[in-house]
Amino acid sequence: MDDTLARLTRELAESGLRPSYQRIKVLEYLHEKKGHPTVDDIYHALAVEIPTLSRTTVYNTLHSFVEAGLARMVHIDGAEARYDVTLHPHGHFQCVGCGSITNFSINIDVLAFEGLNRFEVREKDVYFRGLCPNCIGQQDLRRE
Amino acid sequence: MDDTLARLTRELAESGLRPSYQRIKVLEYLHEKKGHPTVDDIYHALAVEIPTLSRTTVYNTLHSFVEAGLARMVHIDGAEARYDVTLHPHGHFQCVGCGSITNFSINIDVLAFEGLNRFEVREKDVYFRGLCPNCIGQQDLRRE
DNA sequence: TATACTATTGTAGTAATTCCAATTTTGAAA
DNA sequence: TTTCAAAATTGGAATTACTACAATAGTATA
Repeated sequence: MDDTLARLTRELAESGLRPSYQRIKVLEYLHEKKGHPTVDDIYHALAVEIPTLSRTTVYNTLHSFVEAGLARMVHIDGAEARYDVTLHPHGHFQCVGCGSITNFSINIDVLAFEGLNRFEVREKDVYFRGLCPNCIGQQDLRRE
Repeated sequence: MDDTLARLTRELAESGLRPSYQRIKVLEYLHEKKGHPTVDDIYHALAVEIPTLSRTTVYNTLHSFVEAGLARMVHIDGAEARYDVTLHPHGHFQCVGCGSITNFSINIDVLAFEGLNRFEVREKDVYFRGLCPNCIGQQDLRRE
């Protein structure tokens, strides 16, 4: 998978970021794990390969990614921030049972809104909350 | 305004919450300040009237309100949680310049979404980010 | 190779929130 | 009204995500 390395390196360079080993690994992890990893997820996963890795580096790296438009920060609850490299517009669903986050397809741009005259809207986020199929199943079992 | 007191007391009772002095005051504050106060805002405002007030009580109270459906928690950024008693559906806009939060009118329920088959959606939140008119003005001034 | 810039690291600090045990208040029963 | 158990409040300690900062290491260019 030298292919991947080349692609990630190019992705960083095109965003004006030096392709350091740490940045490549963080970006690779974000692309592989399509989930919505937290800083801790990333840190623990990469610390195996990069024993000297510092948490601060993960924070710094993710901040650069967000600033460069390579990733988005997801604040769906009051807990840790999560990071997402899926850049086409989509919504986030969080299960109140297990906490898992699922992307879904929604086109927020077609929706009319009022009360923001003379405001400049730059980003739009849609967050849903509820129960995932798995947790609905758990609930049904408990009821019997 | 004994009227108000009676109304707040009833509101709490109907939600199954004992109308303690602290709870009435917190609920009153949330209704008066239509903004999106933080725990600290509420604590400092009420500590004048209730010198013994504890921060923990404000936290506990707000949690009960959210659980009872009297208020909603707003996590528009990674900073402090904010609380909102405007219960009809609406979106939240946060200015990246000054941090202020503005409600706006949007009907998220008419919007189609895909990828959540067999999920049970209970809550929908819409968060926008950008610049408020005031901060757009500031920016123009700086440019001259 | 020298130099200047940039990235990484680790520690210490901050701030929001939760935990928990003691105290106070409340509502209902005697 | 008095009594008593349950619920609410309090304050201090603990937790945790995140930031600040200074020292070190790495990298590109002349």
